[in-house]
Amino acid sequence: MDSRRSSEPGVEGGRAADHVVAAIEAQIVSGELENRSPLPAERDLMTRFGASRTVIREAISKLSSLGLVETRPRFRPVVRKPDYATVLHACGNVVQHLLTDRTGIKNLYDSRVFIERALVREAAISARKEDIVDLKKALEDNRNAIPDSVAFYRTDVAFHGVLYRIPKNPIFPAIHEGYTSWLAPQWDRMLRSPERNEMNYLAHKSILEAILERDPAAAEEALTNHLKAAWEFVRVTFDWSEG
Amino acid sequence: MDSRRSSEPGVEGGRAADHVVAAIEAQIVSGELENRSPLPAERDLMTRFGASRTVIREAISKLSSLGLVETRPRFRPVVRKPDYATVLHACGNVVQHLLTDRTGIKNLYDSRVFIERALVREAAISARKEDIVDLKKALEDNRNAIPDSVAFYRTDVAFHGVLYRIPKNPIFPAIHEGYTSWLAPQWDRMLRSPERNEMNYLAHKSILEAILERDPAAAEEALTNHLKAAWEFVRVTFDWSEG
DNA sequence: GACGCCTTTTGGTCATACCAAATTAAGTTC
DNA sequence: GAACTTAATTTGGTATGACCAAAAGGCGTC
Repeated sequence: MDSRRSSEPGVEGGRAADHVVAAIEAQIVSGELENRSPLPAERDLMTRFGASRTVIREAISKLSSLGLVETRPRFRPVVRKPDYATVLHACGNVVQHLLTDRTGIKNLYDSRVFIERALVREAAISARKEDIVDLKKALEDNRNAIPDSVAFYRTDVAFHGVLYRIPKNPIFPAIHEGYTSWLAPQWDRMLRSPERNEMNYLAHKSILEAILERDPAAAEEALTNHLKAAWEFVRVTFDWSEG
Repeated sequence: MDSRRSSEPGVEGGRAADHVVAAIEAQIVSGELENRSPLPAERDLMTRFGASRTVIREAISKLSSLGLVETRPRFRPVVRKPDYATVLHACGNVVQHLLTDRTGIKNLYDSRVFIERALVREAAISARKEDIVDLKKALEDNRNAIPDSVAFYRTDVAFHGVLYRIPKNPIFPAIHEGYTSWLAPQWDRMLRSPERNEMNYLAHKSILEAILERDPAAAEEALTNHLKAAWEFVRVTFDWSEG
């Protein structure tokens, strides 16, 4: 194998690092490089692939942005088999640039409302016994945390999280993770109070009740009102004109 | 400015490239570096930031993975103000690793069904005159393309695309873009025929009819049947047992 | 103004070197 | 022998300088 760009015309555009990336990628998916284990040393990899350190480092950088390895400043990169959380995490860095203005935030929030409306419909139609148990449990935690705003926020997120788990599709919890982490910076600046907590608790309660009654339309409406009110609160807090 | 890692303890973890990334990032969002214009030459940036080429290149690599610049093998990086498409594109690289088995594909497809069910409901409830016009136009294109499978595929995607545009939220078209590009590899291996095209056309037609009648439930059902049938076709083609 | 040719610039890669932090080995203490 | 300290070594982060081939720019020709 020649380490330089291949002389074959047409094929191979001119990125030696890609070869290394592909090779390591393959070793990761094949399990040859175990999950959570450290990558070989850079100087090791150079001899293995017959490439310069420049190329090896670039490859590692790419693997990192692909979410296949986790790199900390002065530590060995750690193999990370990608999951849905990885995807959302990768998105997060880019998403941040779209949330600089209220429009971006509103769009993201609206999409969340859209998804959750569908989720509660789904819940009302096809929630299983275990799902109902989880929802009741989450609502109970919610109620108990009303006096403690920090704890309440956690249980609030958890309650919505249950909704995302009902379809038994790992993509949805990941989306929920995305929403909460991306919108967290905004939420952190909000005022919180036991009064508001109770209001949100009651909203959750009415959502659950509609689900228990197997009434999709009522559940959707309750959810919509809940999130509309939450947005209104955000809007007023930040003194945004409209939207 | 010292180009080496700062001696201040605590702050600054040890990444010179990050400083450069942040600076260029700021110049991009501020518009100082215009969209679609090329980045300064690497040797230029070295003098500007007092950093070595190693660092500059690493910074550019990071900017690329952040979607703020587009890099082609031997060309100057081009400034790219991030939009929703950028986000999905960034996700794409990671997503691919999750589609290696049928489970991953099924999860993604199911999430698409979930979203589109909600979209057609939305369409049935609140589609505007222009949306209706677009849908009719898309369906018409669809019909005309029945004999030509390649063209039909394009119009098929376009028809669904109209649904994603109805909420007037730029996030949804981006999601659609994601679905089509990520699932394209699977779709490309499917057999196509005027018969199947016509079947899909009729499915689209019944969806639109339900929307025209402002019947969310019927629209959702038509969409569900359409996508269920499509999946069934995929399943049989690849000879997958169940799911 | 369009096309072909030549020079310069510039991105991709390699080699080497240095430092400081991380890891490991060795030695010491309890 | 386990736990802790310390010295030796490995290893990631960065800098420099060099080379090549492909792009970009300049230039004269038609």
